[in-house]
Amino acid sequence: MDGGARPVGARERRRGSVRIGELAAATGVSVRALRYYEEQDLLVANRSPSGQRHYPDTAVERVQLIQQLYAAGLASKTVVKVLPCIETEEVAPQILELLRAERARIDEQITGMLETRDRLDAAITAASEARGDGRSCPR
Amino acid sequence: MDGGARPVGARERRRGSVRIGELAAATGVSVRALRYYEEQDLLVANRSPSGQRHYPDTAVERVQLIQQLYAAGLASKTVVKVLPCIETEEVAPQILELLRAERARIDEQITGMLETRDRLDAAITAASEARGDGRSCPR
DNA sequence: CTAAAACCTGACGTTGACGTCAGAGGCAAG
DNA sequence: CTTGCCTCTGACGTCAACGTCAGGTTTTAG
Repeated sequence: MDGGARPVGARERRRGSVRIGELAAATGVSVRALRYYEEQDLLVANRSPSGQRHYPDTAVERVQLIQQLYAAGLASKTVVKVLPCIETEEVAPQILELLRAERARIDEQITGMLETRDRLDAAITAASEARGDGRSCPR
Repeated sequence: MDGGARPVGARERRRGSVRIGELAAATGVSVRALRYYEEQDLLVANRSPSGQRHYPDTAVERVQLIQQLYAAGLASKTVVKVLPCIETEEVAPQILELLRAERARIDEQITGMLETRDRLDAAITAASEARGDGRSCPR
């Protein structure tokens, strides 16, 4: 891991001066991941004269959005394209098609996962009943 | 690719004698994937004296189930454990916990994807309206 | 019988999203 | 000024689920 407790000093947080470690702690993603996002042009940082990254406060939301899109199965190349659209709500026409395609893909995936969940439920229920293991009174 | 058209001859299919190429064609997965499943102990095959794999007809369903579980984000090590339970509906107690854990994970993932879908919808709707591009009359 | 198609076993290559390590600065506290 | 944590840039490692290629055997169509 990279961040545990954060003895950040006292009167930090000058608005727009979040360093990479703090951002990592705030979002729950690793420092490495944040640098990776920058490589992928998903996240930009202001650089101090010495080269250190400083993020605006909005970066927290942005990182969380990136995670959400990743979790939905979008590739980083896709995320790069759709990110600005989602944040600004201004969508270029070519991107619109991409959005629709991804939406459709997500929808299919949800459908599949609902089916899978039901199959797992069936097995779980069968097992519970076979064991007289009613799930509402485990005690 | 491995299978395109399948000039399989005429009086094949002696019940329980499906070869790997046919199974691939029937399930839509690649021959390589089927061999991989065997490596992972997800799929067993009878071997002819010369070493060729012959699958029972039930293999089709099994492969589809494997795919479904993969699509839901289960790892192959997990699939190995839960597969027999789902097929036979007989669940060992340790596996039961695993099933519940995976079910919960899937549930969370579905929730997340629903949120993501809504965000995409918002962007899509905003874009469509901005362009006067009602989705019901594209012409 | 012969040629084509399908199958076999290794074994190395691929892709994405990071993990991890090395070596070299930077920055607030005592 | 020194100590100790944080940060920097490479750059190689990882893991899963296959893809792909090589070299050889088997089955099938004609």
